[in-house]
Parts: sequence; C-alpha cells; structure tokens
Amino acid sequence: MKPREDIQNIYQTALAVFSEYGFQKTTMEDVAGRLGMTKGNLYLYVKNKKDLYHKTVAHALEAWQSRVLEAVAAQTDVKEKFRIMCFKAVEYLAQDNLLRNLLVRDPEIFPMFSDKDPFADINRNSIALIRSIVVQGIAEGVFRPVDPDRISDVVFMIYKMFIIRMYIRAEDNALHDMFEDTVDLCTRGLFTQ
Amino acid sequence: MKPREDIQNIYQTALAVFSEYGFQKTTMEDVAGRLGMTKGNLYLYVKNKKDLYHKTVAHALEAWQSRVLEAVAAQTDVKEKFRIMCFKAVEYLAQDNLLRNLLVRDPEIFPMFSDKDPFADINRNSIALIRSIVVQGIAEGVFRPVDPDRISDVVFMIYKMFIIRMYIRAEDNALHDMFEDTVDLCTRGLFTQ
DNA sequence: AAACAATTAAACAAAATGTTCATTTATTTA
DNA sequence: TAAATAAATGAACATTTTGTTTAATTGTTT
Repeated sequence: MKPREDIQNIYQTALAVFSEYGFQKTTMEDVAGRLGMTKGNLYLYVKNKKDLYHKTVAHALEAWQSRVLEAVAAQTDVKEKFRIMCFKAVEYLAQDNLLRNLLVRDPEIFPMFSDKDPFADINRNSIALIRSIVVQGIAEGVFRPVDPDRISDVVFMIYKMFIIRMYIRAEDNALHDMFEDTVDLCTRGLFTQ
Repeated sequence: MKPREDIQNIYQTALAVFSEYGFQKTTMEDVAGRLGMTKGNLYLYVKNKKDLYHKTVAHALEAWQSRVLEAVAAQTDVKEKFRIMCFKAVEYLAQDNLLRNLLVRDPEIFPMFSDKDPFADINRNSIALIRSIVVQGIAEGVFRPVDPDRISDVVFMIYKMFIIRMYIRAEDNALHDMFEDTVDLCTRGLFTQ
C-alpha cells in the first residue's frame, strides 16, 4: 500500500498555507492540494479544520521551542544558559518567516492579556525551562535566592511582551536593542553590587 | 452630502487587498471593510467584483506606465530615452510591491503566449511609446532605418519576457545583469560598426 | 483470490459570498 | 425648516464555496 503521509510534512505544509492566507481564508482544499491529496483524505489525519490549525501551530511552536532547548542544553554555565535562552528564542523566531507571519495574522496564538491561552501546554514547557535554569542558578549560588515559580512567570511575561512587539517587525533594531537592555537589566540588576 | 469616495483611493486600497490575497480569496467585504464602507456601497463604484479587479489592475498598470512616460519625457537624447524607458520600467516595478505581488499571483495579467491580453489597451500605449522613440531615432539618423511597427512589437515582446521572468524575484541580480546585456545588445548590436 | 489499507470523488448540509434594493442617514436647496 | 437629493447601510436572496462524511475505487499485502 502507499506509504501513509508523514504527519510532520502535513503540519509543515499546512503552516505554509495558513501563514500565507490565515485560518479563515485557507481552505482544506488549499492544504490538501499543496500536499497532493484530496481534501477528503485530509480528514484521515486530522479531525477537522480547527484541529488541523491547532496541531499545525502547536507543531511550529514546539519546533521553535526545541531549537531553543537544544541551544540551552549546549551550554554548561548557568548564566550563559539564561542569556542563550533569551536571545536564541528571539533569533530563531526572526528566522522563521512562516511562524512569524502566522503570529502576525493570528496574535491570539500568543495572547498578552487574555486568560485563554490556546497553547498553554507548550508555554508551560517554556516556563519550566526558565524555572529549571533559575533553580540551577540558585543551587550554584550564582543567582539570588528568588522564588523560582514567580520569577519564571515574570521572565516569561516580559519575554512574551517582546515577542508580541517584535514579531510585527522582526527587523526593528531599536526594539532588539531594548530587548538586550532588558535581558541585561534582568540578569545584572540596576544597582551596582 | 458626504463627499463621494475617491475612486483612486478605492483602486489603491483594492490593489492592496488583491495583492495580498489574490482575486479569488479576496471578498468584496474585505475591500469594503478596508475602505470603511459596506460591501453594498461598493457596488455604487463598480459594476461587480470582476469589474473592480480589472479596473484596479488597470489603474496600477497605468500608474506604472505614467511614471515611465515621465522619466522618458525628461530626456532629450533619443538614445537615452530608449535606455531610460527600458530600465525605469523594470526599476519602478521592482519598487512596487503591490503590483509585483499581484503579477506573481495572477500571471495572466501579462500573458507571454496567450492571445487574450486583458490589458491590451494599456499595453498598446507602451508599444506606442516604444514606437515614437524609434521613429524619432530614425528621423534623427541615430537609429538604423528599421520598420518601427515591427521593432516596437519585438522590443515589447523581449521586455515582457524579462518582466515575467524577473517579477517572480525582483532581487535576482543575475537576471538583471542579463537584462542590461539584452538592452545593450538591442541598442548597440553585436557586430562592431 | 481475499483481505486490508489508503485514497478518491461525489454527496450533502452549512456557511460564505456576490449582488440587489428598500430603508435610513446625511447633505443641499428652496 | 421642510423638501429634495445624494450617499450609504444592512438585510435579503440566489448562488457558490467549503467543511465534512462516506461509498466506491485503487493499491498493496497476505
């Protein structure tokens, strides 16, 4: 029998279409056509259109997150882990035209204020990563003994704010500089020590 | 009474929407919304959706053509008129993201092979411009005594081929160089004189 | 040849869209 | 200030599109 279509390929292809046209203007036929199958067949892989969209976005967010995780894991110094985590997240998004364009079209993917976070599970992983670095830093005595849970939420909130402000224009250097200032402020504090 | 909506603004706004989504995925509601009116009202300005699209594209092509015409009119030397006509046409299209993107989405606007040219009237103006330069050049003795009608068609055909090949990637420098070579070949010939 | 897996393409209900037009709102005129 | 005129709204409607389902077909394995 024909090999079953690779679900990763489906998500990646769907991402390209949703990125270009957005959720509403993209049809199941658009995605199926891009995949070289009929729209009826697409329902063997996903439950419905919303399911396809949610899984597509989740897949892209997870891929982005995995790359950051790998970059962090390659560091041994915990301070550098923190810095790398911050900067790589922004850098990798800047490089991902499809995901970035999708975020532009659908800011609800990454809500700043709404309690409804459609990708809460994935974002919890990001917060968990922040938390693990903070815990390690405190254990090694190179971070101040702060409450890891609270600080993780704070860092993630600030990070989200920057992502939301930056993804409209990935090339805004002024904001990029401000991001560096913010990371510097968070890591070194304002007062001399 | 309220001032009637400026038809130029309608075409410019419609161009932005058609450029982003293409003819099929753009709805009358999209355009009307972008204009701050209801879709019902849009029918006071255009006959139907196809009419809106055709007039929108025509308007953009004419604007592009007018810019070239002005650039040519600013020259006095007929050889320079010819060169400026060639290069400015390409340059102005490269600068017009909306029109270029629309051409990418709808190559039928500028058919290479089809006898059906939906904008034949506008293209005839371009050919007429070429012809008037060739006639002037011959009259001044700086162009060889060629058949102006035939050569105008040839030049326009070559020009169209380059536009079609270049508008997919406005930044393709290799093709741009080839275009310069082609203009050079057309104007100076291959043989030493 | 039979069984199983993958896919197609038609069918269908629902939604969306292009278009029309009665009504409303805004502006001008007498 | 009322009437006339112009511009626009928004609901209605016919048509088209789309999301979804599924019987039939095609391809592969046993």
